Amino acid sequence: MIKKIIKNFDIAQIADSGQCFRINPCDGGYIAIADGKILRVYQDGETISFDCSMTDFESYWSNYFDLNTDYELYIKSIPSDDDFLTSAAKYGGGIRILNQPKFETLISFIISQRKSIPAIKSAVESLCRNFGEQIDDELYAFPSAQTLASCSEDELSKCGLGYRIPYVKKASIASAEGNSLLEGFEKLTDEELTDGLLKLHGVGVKVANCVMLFAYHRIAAFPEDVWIKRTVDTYYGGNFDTKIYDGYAGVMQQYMFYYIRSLNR
DNA sequence: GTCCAGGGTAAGC
DNA sequence: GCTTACCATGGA
Repeated sequence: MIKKIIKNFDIAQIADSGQCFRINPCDGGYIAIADGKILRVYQDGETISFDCSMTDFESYWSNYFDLNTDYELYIKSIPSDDDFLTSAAKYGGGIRILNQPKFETLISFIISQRKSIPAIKSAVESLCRNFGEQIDDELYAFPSAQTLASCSEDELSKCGLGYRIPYVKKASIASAEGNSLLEGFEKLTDEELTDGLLKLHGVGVKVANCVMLFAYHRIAAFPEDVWIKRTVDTYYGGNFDTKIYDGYAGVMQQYMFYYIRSLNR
């Protein structure tokens, strides 16, 4: 067990932040699955316990949770006259922008369109159970691009994907071929990366921005879903100026998303 | 049963 | 370029 004192980190908020779909409560803590690795996380105030080897922590999970970034700097940059974001950052100040597996994130957000977060989780979990490698009792890795690319649409239909089945299949084939996305795209500019994602069938501006933000860590990306649009309409007169947060508006987007959903419960 | 969900595509202007 | 109908399904 690795113990760290970490400010601006709340595993419960992260698990419920809508950017990831495979971090869930588990006997007093949380269990995260990513890239075939399993991590149990326990939190007591600012003391976080990571149940994994030091090698996995340093080579994977530390980056996954973006632990080398000081989120207080982001929060401090919020203008004091912005009441909404000030409250939002206070409420969800433990959120971090994760570095998630690229293929998994791409497929998950292709699935996300017109689905609620619980429904997305169900579909993603179904994909893992049906086609992912079993890595522990009742725990499955997210399937590889090659595996999903080889699935028939009939096989995929078991997973509650609905009309998104061909989207998932085509994106998997494109990813498996390696001539597009994934690995290698990290040296591209934000605009080049967005263009590449938008070429995929079933990927529009919103999904592309989510993948940019939550997998490629392009934190300037500002995904606008129904909740963000609602927030901007209600609290910013229909126009939110992302230039105030030049280069990291995506962080603010997460505070906004997490907070506005809490207000509607 | 009804409503809505971290939207996108294709067709029509 | 910009609207609009339609998309399949699960969870609340």
